[in-house]
Amino acid sequence: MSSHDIQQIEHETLRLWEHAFEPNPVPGEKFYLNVAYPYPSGAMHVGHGRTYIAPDVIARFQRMQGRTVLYPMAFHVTGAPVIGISRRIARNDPKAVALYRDLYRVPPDVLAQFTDPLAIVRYFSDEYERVMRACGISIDWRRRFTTVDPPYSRFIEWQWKHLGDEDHVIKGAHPVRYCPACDNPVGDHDLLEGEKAEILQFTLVMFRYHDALIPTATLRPETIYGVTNLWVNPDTIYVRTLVDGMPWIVSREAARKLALQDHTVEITGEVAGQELIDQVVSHPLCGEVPILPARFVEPDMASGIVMSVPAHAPFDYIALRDLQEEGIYAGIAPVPIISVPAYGDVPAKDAVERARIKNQDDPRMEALTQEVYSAEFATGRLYERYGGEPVRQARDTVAAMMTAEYGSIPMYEFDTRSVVCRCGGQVFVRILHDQWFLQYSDPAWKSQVIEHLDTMTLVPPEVRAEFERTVDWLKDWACTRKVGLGTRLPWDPAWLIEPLSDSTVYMAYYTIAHHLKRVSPDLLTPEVFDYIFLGKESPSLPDRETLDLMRREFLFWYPYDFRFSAKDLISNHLTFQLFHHVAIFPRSLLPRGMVVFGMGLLNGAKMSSSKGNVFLLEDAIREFGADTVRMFLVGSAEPWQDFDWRNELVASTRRQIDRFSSTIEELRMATGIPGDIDRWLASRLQGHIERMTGALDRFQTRQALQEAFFGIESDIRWYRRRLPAGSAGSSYLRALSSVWVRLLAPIIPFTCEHLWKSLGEDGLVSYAPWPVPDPSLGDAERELTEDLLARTVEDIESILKIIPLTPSAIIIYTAPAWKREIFVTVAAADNKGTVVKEIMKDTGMRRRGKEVPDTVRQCTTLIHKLPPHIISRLIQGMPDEELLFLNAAGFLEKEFGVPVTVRDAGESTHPKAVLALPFKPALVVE
RNA sequence: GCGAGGGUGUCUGAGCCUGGCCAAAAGAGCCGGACUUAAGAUCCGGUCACGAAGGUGUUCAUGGGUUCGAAUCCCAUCCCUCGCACCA
Repeated sequence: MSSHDIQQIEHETLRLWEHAFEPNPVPGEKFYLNVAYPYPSGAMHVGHGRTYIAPDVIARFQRMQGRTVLYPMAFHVTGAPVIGISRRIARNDPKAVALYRDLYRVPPDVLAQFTDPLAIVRYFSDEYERVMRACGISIDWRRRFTTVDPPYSRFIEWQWKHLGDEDHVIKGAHPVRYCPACDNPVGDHDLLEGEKAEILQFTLVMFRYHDALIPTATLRPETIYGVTNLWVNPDTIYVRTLVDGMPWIVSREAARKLALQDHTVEITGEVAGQELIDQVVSHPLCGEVPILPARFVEPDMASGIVMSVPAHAPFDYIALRDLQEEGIYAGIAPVPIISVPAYGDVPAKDAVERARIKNQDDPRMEALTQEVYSAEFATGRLYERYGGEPVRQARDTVAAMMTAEYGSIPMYEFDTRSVVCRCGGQVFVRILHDQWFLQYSDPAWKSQVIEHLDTMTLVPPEVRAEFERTVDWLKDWACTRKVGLGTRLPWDPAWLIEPLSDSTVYMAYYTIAHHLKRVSPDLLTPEVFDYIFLGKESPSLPDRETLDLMRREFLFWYPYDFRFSAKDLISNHLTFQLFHHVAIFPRSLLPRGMVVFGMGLLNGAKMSSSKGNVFLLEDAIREFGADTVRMFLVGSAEPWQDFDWRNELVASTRRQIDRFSSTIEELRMATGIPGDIDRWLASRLQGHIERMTGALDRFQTRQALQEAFFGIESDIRWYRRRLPAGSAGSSYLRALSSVWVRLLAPIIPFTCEHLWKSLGEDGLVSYAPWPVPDPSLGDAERELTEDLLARTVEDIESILKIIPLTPSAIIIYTAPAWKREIFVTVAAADNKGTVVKEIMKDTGMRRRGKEVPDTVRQCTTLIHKLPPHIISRLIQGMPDEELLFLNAAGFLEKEFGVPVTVRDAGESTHPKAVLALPFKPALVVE
């Protein structure tokens, strides 16, 4: 078929479908599936395509089975990304302009409007709808909305009122990555450098120095007992400050950081690191210790001053040793306080000496430090005189004690140096206040989710472990923001609800979205939604009739049956939505299942718009046709596997569809009288129907395609081979065509809609009844004998292939009756060891002597090689092989072009004839 | 580093749970043949090695182990993908 024909068919079909998939509640079964809605900030590529096409295949399959199917779509617009994009467009940022103008091909006049963030989402939402329609995705577009539409905001307010009323939202402080230049928290996407930086909580240990305090930052407060000295960098100028009114000495960088972490900081003077050297400081838990110089101390790390525990910190140990090798500070010795099984008394010394470290500049020091810390954390224990606790507990105990009694406070710092914002400025840790959190840490809430998760269908089943881990691992989630698009928090309108938190129960909103478009948003009070979703009465509800309509429609669709999403959302969105559902909806309305998708690759590399490695879905449709795109995307891998888009592979998919079309066109012309081989074809078809249906029930789109496309195709190939010369097949092929077109309709609906019409059928194939296997057409006996014939043909072919002579005749020797008896006995025997003895009890058998055990052995080998379903069938009764081959002699002669004779091996003296076994005749080629 | 999932022939990818149907489905690619003025499409055959009889040998990330028998079970190692939080 030419590209033009395909476009013509697609165009016509789309007109038929315009309003074909707009379901309303009707009696009977429903099926509600939905997909995580897209954030429309760019054009769709083929990776997005599969996310919506695979569910569409399921939607169409369910619809043909007679269910009322809802597949809705909306657009997620809340958050900050489009705001950033619009700014970059406004600034004429070359990268942004290139992406939108060249890759996404946004027309210049439209691009000019992109300085308005809403213009971006409007443009791409429309594009999404257009392209999704062009893919044949059977969405009910009446329900489309965006998450900044006023009715949706009313809905979110209702949702959050519940979350708030039920104490799932708490207020607190929260350390975040923060860019002072932008005056904003920064996420991973906003960073030039240090994406993986984690925020660590250090404990500041307050040492007294005359009338001032010197805070040292540590991750291991329990080592305070082993402190022998402090380290300062002699080349650094430290500052004297008033922190919350108290005089502190810290690095200049630290002063700046503390100011972002809830402290008032006033710099009052400077003090050179050199000046501090050899001064003495004190702490109640370790007494008086001196300050020593060390080059490894970084002023930009935490407070810029470090406490030294040479017995347990390799850095401290080696820095001290370096000094002592210069002959100074000889009086200071490591003070061990922790016992670690795999190390000596002084673990740091042990480790340094084992690794033969020369000095503190050795590059292996980082790794060594990690090693000692891990060992102590895992297996270390404080000495009895320091409490005797395991390190992992002592750490918290000591920190709490120092906080309560010795003025310690936390200080936050990154675990990696150099965290840089996209604006180029350095990023710091800042404590945000009055931040609202969803309390996912709540054990009661978690256990409700786990309990419900147990009842859900998860596809593929392997993801269950990951969901369970995620629920277990989730901590409180900062759910409000200052910037971006979104709905304001009802009880604290200074905050916006964060984008992952306003998209958790919108699947319920879809069920009434089209009705809400006719209602004034002002009427949508929490009471109204309480009535619609929870059936809760309250006085003075407006327009009761409309509310009842919506209540009925919601109850018709909910709970949803399946939610589809890529696997990267397991650890946030997919799990969040379970938390929110269990918090708000009664048990009977909780989600039933989820299907998790793999990722998309393009020519083996990850698809990424920013790297330009994308193939736009619309281009793919134009170049190959929508059905080809669909069939490739759902047929090259199962939905949960990653798939790789390669144009040359897609091109061959296109040929397969063409082949299917022309085969159907040929088949429907056949008018012959159905014969024996038609019974075989019909029987096989029932199996394909059953297996394809099963595959789609399990969301195995690839498996389904293999079964229905290639499975049926190869049957037809064999069928045609078996037809007498000149025959084009029987009128049964017409019935087969009807089944075949319907089976493939969910996957390649455009082609099938067209073929359905050319078969003369009425109505849309999209609503045609799904084929059901007809047991009366099943003929296992016929399939078995055909299988034997095909195996025999293969055997003959492989013989012909290796012998260099031109055959003049083929003789088939079928196994004699007594061998069939043995075969059945062996196949049915539970104990293969005693089977020979059993058989030899028969006097007739005994007379055959050595032939019998030989045959038993051959049969055993053969039985192992045959599929179990064949064996169990053969036990019930061996086919009449002689009759089979006699009937097929004409076919075999046509195939091989030589006379074929069939004989009973028992009546022949040919040396090969003794090889004959049941289901494996001896063959002689002359 | 931690958590989850994976590594199969030229490629995509079945099989692995429940060990003998496995030289390992199916598709793609490639090679050869038929058809055609030719190309494409289509059809037929081949595609680990060896073989003048339907077989034999070696293979399923690597190295061990269990078993009469391992792609499948156990242990170790290496490699890949996703997630690790305020971001859609």
